[in-house]
Amino acid sequence: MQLNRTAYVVLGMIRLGRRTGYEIKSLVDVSTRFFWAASYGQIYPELRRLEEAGLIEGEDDPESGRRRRSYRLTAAGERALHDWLTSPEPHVLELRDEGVLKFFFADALDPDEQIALLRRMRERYEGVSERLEAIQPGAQAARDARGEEFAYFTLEWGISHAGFMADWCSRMERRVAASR
Amino acid sequence: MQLNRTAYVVLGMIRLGRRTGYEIKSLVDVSTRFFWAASYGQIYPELRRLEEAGLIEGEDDPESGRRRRSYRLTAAGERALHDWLTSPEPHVLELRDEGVLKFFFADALDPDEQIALLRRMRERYEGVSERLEAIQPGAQAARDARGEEFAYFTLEWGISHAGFMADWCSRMERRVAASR
DNA sequence: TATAGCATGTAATTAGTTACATGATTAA
DNA sequence: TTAATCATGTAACTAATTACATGCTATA
Repeated sequence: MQLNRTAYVVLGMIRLGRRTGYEIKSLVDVSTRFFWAASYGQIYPELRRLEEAGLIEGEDDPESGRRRRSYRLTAAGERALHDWLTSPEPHVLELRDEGVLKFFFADALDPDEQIALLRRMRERYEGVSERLEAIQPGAQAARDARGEEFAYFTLEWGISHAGFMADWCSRMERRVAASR
Repeated sequence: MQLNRTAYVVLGMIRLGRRTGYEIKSLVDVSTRFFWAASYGQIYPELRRLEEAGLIEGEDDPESGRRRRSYRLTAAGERALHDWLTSPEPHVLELRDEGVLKFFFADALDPDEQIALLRRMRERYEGVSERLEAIQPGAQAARDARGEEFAYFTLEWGISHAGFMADWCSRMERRVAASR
């Protein structure tokens, strides 16, 4: 059975505990979104496909009257997730960074414009860093309460990665300014 | 006129000199590919659209008998490229890194599997680094000959970025191994 | 009572890849 | 002569986003 990557995001999120589509989307938006985004338009159809394939099992839990369907992993789903995590297949690795793309073509700009571009790139990454730092307390709590260590390590990675990019922009701003 | 990002890749490549679709694809594959990929299936239709929009102008140059059509920027094309490069619109910034995604869910793995995952991630980035270093001599020549300074800076960025990722994997491998 | 949030979903669109077809030229 | 490279292109498909529709519940 061929699964796309987003299917594994869904399986992974459900593995952490019974989840609704809405909850999966909320979790994605404060975690994997920074290295693997997913929208409602993918998640809900994916939940149906995964249930048909027997990898997850849904249950309607009214909870109060509001319509709500939450899912848990089946043994087959657990296996599929583990197989993917340990699979030796080369990892998908795609970066689409419009800032770097513009920078690549920045010979067409004059020095002031080049510096302005770098400043915008830097501010972009500083913004990412801030949003990640805002998430940190919650992630720390999840780590301590439910032992989600690697999710926390990944957040650390995100912060240092955004920091690396912002620093690189700073250094380049100074370099361009110096040679102006 | 709404242009997609790949249109700007095409415009930017043509700005560096008269180019065929084939040449654009070859250039993309050794440069922007690492932060903005593009396939034939995008490039050829895009060339036609850009010509219809009057941003580029194609000319058949038989050169020998082989069918061949090369393009140059029009004044409008030059302007469109410059407007995009200086536009204050927020940059598209998307990362899809299956290694980091797996790492995020790696609480489901045992320590040996976690370390194996990190090793695969590291080797992936080391491979990127090697490919970029192989490109360096050519990029250096282009910088010296045609003053493509920012293209060269971008290559430097790529190498240090891949280095950052590989180093992060190394550190994490040691950290996981230590706590095993 | 109104607004924010919970919750599910889809239709239309855009973006992008893959795989193929075609044929010429150049170098081994 | 054969394989690699130059060169153009498209059809089919997969992936993903955007924008919308629907309706409930809790809180200010």
